[in-house]
Amino acid sequence: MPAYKKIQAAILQRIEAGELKPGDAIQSERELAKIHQVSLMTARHALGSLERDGVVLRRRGSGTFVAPPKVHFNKLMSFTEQMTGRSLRPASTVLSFGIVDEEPEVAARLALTPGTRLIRIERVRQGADEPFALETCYVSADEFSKLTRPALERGSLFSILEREYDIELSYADEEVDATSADATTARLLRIPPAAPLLRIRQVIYSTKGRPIIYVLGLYRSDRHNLLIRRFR
Amino acid sequence: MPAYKKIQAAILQRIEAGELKPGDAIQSERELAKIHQVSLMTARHALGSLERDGVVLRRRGSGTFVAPPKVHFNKLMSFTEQMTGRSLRPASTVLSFGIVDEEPEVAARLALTPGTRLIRIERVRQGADEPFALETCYVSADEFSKLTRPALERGSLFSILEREYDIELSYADEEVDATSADATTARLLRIPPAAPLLRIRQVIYSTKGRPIIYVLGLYRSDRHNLLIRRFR
DNA sequence: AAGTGGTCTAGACCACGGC
DNA sequence: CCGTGGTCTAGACCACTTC
Repeated sequence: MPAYKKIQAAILQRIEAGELKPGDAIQSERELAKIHQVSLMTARHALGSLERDGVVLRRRGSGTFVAPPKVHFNKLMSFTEQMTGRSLRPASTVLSFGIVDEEPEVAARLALTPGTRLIRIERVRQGADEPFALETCYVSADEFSKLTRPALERGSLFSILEREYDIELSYADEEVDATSADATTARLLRIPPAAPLLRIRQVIYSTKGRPIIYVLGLYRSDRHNLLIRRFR
Repeated sequence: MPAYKKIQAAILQRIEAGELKPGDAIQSERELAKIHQVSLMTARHALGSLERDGVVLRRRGSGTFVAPPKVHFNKLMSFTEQMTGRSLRPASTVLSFGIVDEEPEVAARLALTPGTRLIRIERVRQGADEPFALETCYVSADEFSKLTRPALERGSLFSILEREYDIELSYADEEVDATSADATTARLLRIPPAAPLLRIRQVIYSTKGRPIIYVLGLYRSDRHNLLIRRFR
């Protein structure tokens, strides 16, 4: 492990342990260099990328300080993670699980040739026993042949892909708009027909930048809202 | 201007001039150091922050390359900028312009004391002569006393704040959900009553991290969708 | 004045990619 | 193999903040 990463790890550990709280001063660059027996440039590099990750704030002439607690904006999280983060017990019901080969638009979004066989999964997502969303997701059937309905009912899709296929998911591009519930959706989500829904079409990419999952989600707008941070 | 910024500027200029296209190789770190008469570390610093800004991709053993064209994900843009980016002629109609002092929730979002006087502006936003959205925005009345209705009808709020008050807007936190149009909104946006709308509540911050503007926007979902990128 | 972060030098060795 | 980016050294001066 490079020296600068060791320095970062040491600082992160002190923050996680609660030894350093937001606003507290970190050791100066020169102190860090001395303590870790590295040159000033290396200590600076360590702080530089901690700063870019939002862990730390540097003020010239004054020092380096622990940044305010991270707000989880623009974070890609599985449904399970979202729910547990809000301390709601997550649950899912698989409505359907099957293979389709006539979804050229979805295939295109996954950068696959039009006729490719896809696994199509329809789920109702629940939190605290209330339905939150209706999600339809697609992955390549040939690539993820080990993905079965029982496996999905046990664990989350994210974790299956990460564990069984060694695919690290990295980011998602989302298209968000509003729509209103049709009769079936309304019944499944236990809302009045034509109630407003947040519609999110999501392409989830691996660390290599390859599209892996396509998700169409319909979210009850009385139970869900997006938090986004945009930059100028 | 620091040497590393000069190097960045030189590279950015070559990209903007079309001399370097996405995927093209940039000069190597050693070449840049020689050309600009700086040490290797300085050339590396220049490329390092260009990479973090997504301008450039570095591949060890291979070289540094112009990144694919920036997708405008998670970009804070004024309505005018959004429309011109889609080559639609932007227009706005100011429906109301006045001072309110009984909006404690809005004041709170702007980190002002509850009774603070606020300028409240209601506008219909149009693109290509079609109504797109209904926006209500709030700014501190005491701080932005030069903000008048005629000024707003001439230029955008963003540009007034940036030019007249030297405030650089930096980022926005948004809360997005779906709702349906009430009778007035439907009439103003020329959509059927109860049609689905995208509701965006936005707090826009200055570079100093101070909240400046609060905006409540109702967007026709048939004309507008959000593009978001989320990271794991 | 002392200490901090910001920039910079002129070298070095390593790990990786493509030929 | 050679060239690339990735890490690192042991110093230096500057601009800024704090006291």
